[in-house]
Amino acid sequence: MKKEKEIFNQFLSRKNLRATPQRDLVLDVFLTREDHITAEQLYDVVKKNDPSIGQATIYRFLKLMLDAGLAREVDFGDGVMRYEGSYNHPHHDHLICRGCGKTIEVVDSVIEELQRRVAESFGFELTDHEMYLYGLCEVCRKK
Amino acid sequence: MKKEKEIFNQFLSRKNLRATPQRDLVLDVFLTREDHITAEQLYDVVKKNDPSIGQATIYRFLKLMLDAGLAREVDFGDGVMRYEGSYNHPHHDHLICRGCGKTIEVVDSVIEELQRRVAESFGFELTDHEMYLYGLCEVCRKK
DNA sequence: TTGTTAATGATAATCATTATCATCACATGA
DNA sequence: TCATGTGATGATAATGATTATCATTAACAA
Ligand SMILES: [Mn+2]
Ligand SMILES: [Mn+2]
Ligand SMILES: [Zn+2]
Ligand SMILES: [Zn+2]
Repeated sequence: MKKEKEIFNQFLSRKNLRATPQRDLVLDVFLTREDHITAEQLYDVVKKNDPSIGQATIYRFLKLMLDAGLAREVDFGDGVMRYEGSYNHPHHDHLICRGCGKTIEVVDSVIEELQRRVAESFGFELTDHEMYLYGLCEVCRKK
Repeated sequence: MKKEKEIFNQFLSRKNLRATPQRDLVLDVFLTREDHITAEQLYDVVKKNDPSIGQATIYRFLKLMLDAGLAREVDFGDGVMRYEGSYNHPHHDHLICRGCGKTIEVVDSVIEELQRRVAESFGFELTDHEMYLYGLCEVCRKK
């Protein structure tokens, strides 16, 4: 919590950008959320604390967070981008239930290594990847 | 080529839909394309043969192809959906160059098996997955 | 305090995709 | 043949997320 704010403010000053109460507030709200949040959802929560905030500010904030390396985008394929904090939250992939939408964060070091090898076998140097596993959770399977 | 048309027309009659010259034409064009094509690109090519065709027909056609199991969607994350034929073209994943956009179709049976296991370890039954490997190809690396 | 310049919020614009709707075409049956 | 029901088409409007624009406000360094 404290560390992210520090990093964000360092990022701002390094880029000659300014600390503003709006950015402070949005960051606070973002940090309380642990899940994968959309800009709209973030906007709705922030508005409760400051009804005068514009949603453009939310979108701009999220871009900054990506740039600062404090957030990453998650695309579940439903046409809306989601965001998750990346500080103290290393790379992982997602397992999503087609029934109820529940998501689980997963990581498999063997898969990660094989991905690198597959890429190399085609002369590629792997920079990143996206992997989404879709299925039915235990609950949804009982129907 | 011949088989896909047969399957598509069977699909149409089974669903009480009609065979039309537009659908014939669009299917012909789609089948000549081997890559991952966008609706817009497909529309542009089809227009050369029939300038009177509407792009809504293209979108509607692609939906039918998905429904018929003759095509699948590919999402490279650039905001545009792409389509590839799925007849005689089994599941695979994609390796994409961040430099030039070149795509390579890859499949690794060990990864596929591990994906299933990861899902199972969380009580999920895996139905499908998406995996996109991003990197730099040999050519783009030399810069 | 002031001057420079970034930030904000309202709003318009984008862009891919969908929905709407009047018209057309095709199959079927009187 | 003709009427008719219904799916298909193409033009166009609508949608929805995201981005751009712009006049105004506010940080912050000198
Ligand atoms: Mn996550
Ligand atoms: Mn492919
Ligand atoms: Zn579920
Ligand atoms: Zn390349």
